[in-house]
Amino acid sequence: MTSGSRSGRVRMVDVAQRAGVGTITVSRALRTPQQVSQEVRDRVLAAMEATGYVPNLAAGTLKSQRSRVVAAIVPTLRNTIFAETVEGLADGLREHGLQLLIASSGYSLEAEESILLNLLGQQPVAVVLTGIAHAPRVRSMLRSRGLPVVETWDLCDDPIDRAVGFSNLEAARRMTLTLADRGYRRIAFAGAPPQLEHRAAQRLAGYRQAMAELGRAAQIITLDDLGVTFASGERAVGQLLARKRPPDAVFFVNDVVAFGAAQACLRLGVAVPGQLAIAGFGDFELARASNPPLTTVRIPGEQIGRTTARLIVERLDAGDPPLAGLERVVDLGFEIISRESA
Amino acid sequence: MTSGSRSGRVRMVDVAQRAGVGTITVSRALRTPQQVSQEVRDRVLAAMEATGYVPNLAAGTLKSQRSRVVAAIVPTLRNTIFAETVEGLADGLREHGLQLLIASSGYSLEAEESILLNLLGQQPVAVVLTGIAHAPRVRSMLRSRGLPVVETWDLCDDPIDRAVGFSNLEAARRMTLTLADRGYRRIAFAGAPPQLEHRAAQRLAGYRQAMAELGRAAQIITLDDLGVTFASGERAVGQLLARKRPPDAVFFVNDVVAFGAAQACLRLGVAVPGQLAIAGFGDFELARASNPPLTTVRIPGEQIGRTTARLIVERLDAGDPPLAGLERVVDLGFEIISRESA
DNA sequence: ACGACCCATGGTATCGATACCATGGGGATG
DNA sequence: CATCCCCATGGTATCGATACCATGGGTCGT
Repeated sequence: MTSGSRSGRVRMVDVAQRAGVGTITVSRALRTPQQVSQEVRDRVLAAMEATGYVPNLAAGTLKSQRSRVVAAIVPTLRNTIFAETVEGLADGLREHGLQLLIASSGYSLEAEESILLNLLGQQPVAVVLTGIAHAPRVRSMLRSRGLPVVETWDLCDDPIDRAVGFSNLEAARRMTLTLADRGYRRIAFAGAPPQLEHRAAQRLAGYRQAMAELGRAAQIITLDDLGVTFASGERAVGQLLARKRPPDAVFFVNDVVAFGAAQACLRLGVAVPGQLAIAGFGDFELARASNPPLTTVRIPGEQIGRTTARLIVERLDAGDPPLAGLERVVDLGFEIISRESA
Repeated sequence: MTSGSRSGRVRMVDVAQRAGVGTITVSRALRTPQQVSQEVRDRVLAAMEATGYVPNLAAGTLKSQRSRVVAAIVPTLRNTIFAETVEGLADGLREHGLQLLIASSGYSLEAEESILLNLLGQQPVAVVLTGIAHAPRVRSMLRSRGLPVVETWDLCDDPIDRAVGFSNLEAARRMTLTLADRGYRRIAFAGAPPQLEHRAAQRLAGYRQAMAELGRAAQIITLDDLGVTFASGERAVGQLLARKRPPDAVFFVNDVVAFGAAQACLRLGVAVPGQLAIAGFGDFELARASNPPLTTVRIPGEQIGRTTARLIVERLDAGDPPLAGLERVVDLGFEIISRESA
């Protein structure tokens, strides 16, 4: 059991001695197996097995200036949709031996910046951010490092490096127009205060733009928090119905709130969509389970993660191919899902 | 050429030169500020600021044999409840400058083992696992390393190191007894095939135990998947009602399935709890939003995360205090939440 | 059959922060 | 006023894997 190491920790030298080879050969057996003959490789693997060797990646990272870690910052994991993206990302990365170092910013840009500073210390090979709104120094810091960076969930003309997502604005615009097509006259939008989250603000902007195109007056309900709870949907319905001239359709900033609103309508005996049509955003599983099922916008949460992983892996494999402007942005699109609620 | 950045990367020496101090002082200004005089510390911080210095943690980890990373493995992040634990954990750790390296195993013990091997390479200061069922080598590998390990979500008499959670068995037992107290005669349990997940299996066992205590026959419905979808709840209701002598209460393995079942009842015109009482497990936000709201078991998801973080931090601060058997297990308990569905 | 080339493998310096030990100066104490 | 102690700070070796370069044996080409 106890071979070689006085400190109890097994090092590469210990494995090398046991296999009767040099340390570099052990290293190669792990990192570039095709450079090592079958026979020696087997012997090395057997020695690793026997000693219970676990490579010290800190040492490898230090020397090679290349870790096996990707850093990601999300606003929160509590929101299923980000969790899906993260899972997709983690899966895609793991297939290539990369690991995910994750942190959540709680929707705060300052937090994002300070977290990023900490994460960068781990020498990640790539950084994944959520959204395209960042503290001013984040952009310059990442650009000057020359790291692969992927901004997710939102598109913009000039990403830090690359962006994967869809247009929140366009999606909201299309949903609004779709509601208008269906004959709803007074279409309201319910969302959180727009300064709180860029993506939510984009949705509001899309709604506004559509209403302007239609030549109608926008009608906006501001939720009292980030709008990710059922309760705020319920309160929104209360506010709506108290108005002198209530809307005949409401487009909610996400499915969770929309679901809460639909449940409230059910309890209050408000006919959906008869008296009040409801549309959501996200196509969470909730949307299908709602009563009535929600008309909503399907967004490619997991695919954003997988695509991000693919971009990173390609980029690492290929060295650093410089890309022209538009190639740097991947638009995964969205889909309007029509169900009974609107 | 000796000064500044030939490679573009700022190192500790660069900061030290600029501040007119030795490298070790820069190191101390970061890690143990109380060892550095106010004046020098300010000068060092200013130099770090001016140069945009980001410490290379790989180097620090290598030399000090102590990283700032905690590795965690969860079955999935898609399940809100694990996501909450992870958030609680990440928050608690960040307050102490620790970061979370996360991976999901997809409920597979073999995957857990191989992922753990990769994670250990990053020299984490602690490891967090979900559950107490692990591949055989996981236990020995972690024990021999002498790392702080916290197993979450489940308790056992002899954890690898420490365990934080509650008794799934006891919680399910109590819920079953509660249903019996309320006068339900034929109480069924609906869950995934028990071999798929240990925690689910524990809940089933708790149900069985309660039924045995009551001298009643267990009635079990096996869901066709892991039971985390609305659809499987719907199917379960279908199966139940097709029985010759259907139960008057069903205890679902989690709130998501229970919610799906409640929605199905609503559509089918089955009175809840009149014709069929429904109980869930988890007290997700869904439970409150359900129609009718679900009677369920509240489990301390986020608190598990925060407590785990606290244990790890204490452990690291205190060196390695050896603990007696029972102290190693933290039971955070659970709570039966009575709502209208049962 | 001979030389060139390539593949497998090894020796050694090195990545950058920190532990260990040493040193000088200022304040406290008798 | 002198001695001792402690606090702030610096020099240097070191953590363990990998890059760079070197070497020897085998294969292929002509």
